[in-house]
Amino acid sequence: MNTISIYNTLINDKDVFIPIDPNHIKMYVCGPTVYNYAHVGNARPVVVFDTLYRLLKHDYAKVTYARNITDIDDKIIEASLETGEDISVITEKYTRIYEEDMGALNAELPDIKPKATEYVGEMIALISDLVSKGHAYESDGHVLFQVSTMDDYGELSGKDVKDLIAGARVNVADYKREGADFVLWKPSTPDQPGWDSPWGRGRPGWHTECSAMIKKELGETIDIHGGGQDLIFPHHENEIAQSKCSHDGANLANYWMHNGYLTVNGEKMSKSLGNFITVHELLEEYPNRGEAIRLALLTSHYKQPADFSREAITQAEKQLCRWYKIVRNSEETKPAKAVLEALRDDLNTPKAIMELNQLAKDSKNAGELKASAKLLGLLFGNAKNWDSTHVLKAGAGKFELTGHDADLLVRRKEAKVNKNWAKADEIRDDFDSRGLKLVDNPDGTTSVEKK
RNA sequence: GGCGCGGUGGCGGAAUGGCUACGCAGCGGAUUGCAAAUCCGUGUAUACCGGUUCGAUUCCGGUCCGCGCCUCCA
Repeated sequence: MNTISIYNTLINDKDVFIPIDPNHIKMYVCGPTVYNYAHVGNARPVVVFDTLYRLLKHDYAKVTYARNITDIDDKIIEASLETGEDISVITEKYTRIYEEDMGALNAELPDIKPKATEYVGEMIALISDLVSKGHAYESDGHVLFQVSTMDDYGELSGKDVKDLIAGARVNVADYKREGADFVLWKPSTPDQPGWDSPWGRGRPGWHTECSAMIKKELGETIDIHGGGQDLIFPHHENEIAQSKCSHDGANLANYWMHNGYLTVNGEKMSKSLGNFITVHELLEEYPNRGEAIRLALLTSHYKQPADFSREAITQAEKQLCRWYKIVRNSEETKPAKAVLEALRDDLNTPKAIMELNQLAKDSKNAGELKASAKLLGLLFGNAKNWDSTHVLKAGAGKFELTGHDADLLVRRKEAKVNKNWAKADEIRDDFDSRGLKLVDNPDGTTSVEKK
């Protein structure tokens, strides 16, 4: 059996992946809160875990991949108040856009896409259970998880509960017993969305949804739980607390994987810093180039921070053009062993890409190259869209050719037919001096591109 | 303050106790009237200072620098 190794945040080390049931792998990745567009940083885990999903499906008979949609959240309520649109209109719109944009990056849809609002009953049941077991308490219409009731709270993030309680923020809400306690349920005002509960009408206060949905759809303990590094604390720590305390200590997930940040000039890309670009915008800037964006995201190892740059996308685009040219008329065969081994080693995509380049050195490997690239979610599109001439055009601005220029092109063509090279070059130079580049295409036509 | 991550050639980015990928750019050559594309060739890189070692970029300690979490954020 081919083993996969995974860096597990739980033990801060790389570990051999041992599935609970080799016949059925279960993984869960934290999905979006749907109130606006996702940025490229949000796309990194999507692409990373999509690649893992493809590898797992290659290695195991059955894989169930779940990714939640958070469609109830204070940010959504705020967005609704701002735009005047109904909450469901907002969440449906951005769910659709999210799936389209991620689809453009060749990310497959997960098998299960649970929506928080469809699991409120399960969340209430979970919270009730935690209250009855003494891990949560009601206070002033809220239900809070009492962190000090859990011995190993902080096991994922390496934090010490005592520090968290002692180092309490300046403003500890007065309904909290201890500073580190977190809200499981909170009351809603009549104009806020809410559900009836044993504690009155309210809504989920924390992302109780992940724990509730995992239990219902996948079971108490799953194999892999993934997400961005910023979710380690408090989000995933709290998920673990909720689930473990409700399940008599059973692990929520055996392997926790976290991808590093996408940065901009070395700083984390984030909504609060405002230094982000949405996938939607990027796809408008690079039409039909989602695959290049995907490859750019995979050129660095998922745990490392990666700086966003358009240069990386352009470079990826060139790479894909070259590969597509080789693969164009080939049927995929089997993935190369070297590529599989790279991916099985904690998803070492940069090494896998290096191996793809090795395959690309000989056109005999075309079938293998195609099959191998498919594991990374690459090279199964239409090769016609990746003619190298398109690369030049992609970077060029749109403009209208004047009648004079069109006339010049006709005269250059005549000069070429007459083998009057001096005249042909003179016209080329004329265009060149105005920042325009002439490219003679193999079919005899000439393209004009802005430099 | 607590906890954590990282500094590899012009750029991106792997790997490794001795022989250090791969891509982009650059340079040289081939080829096509020219140009583009394509093909071949081409690299003076492991932040700094100590230690361990026959040998360290790799292991250990320290310094400097950058970043992150501790508050909603992939």
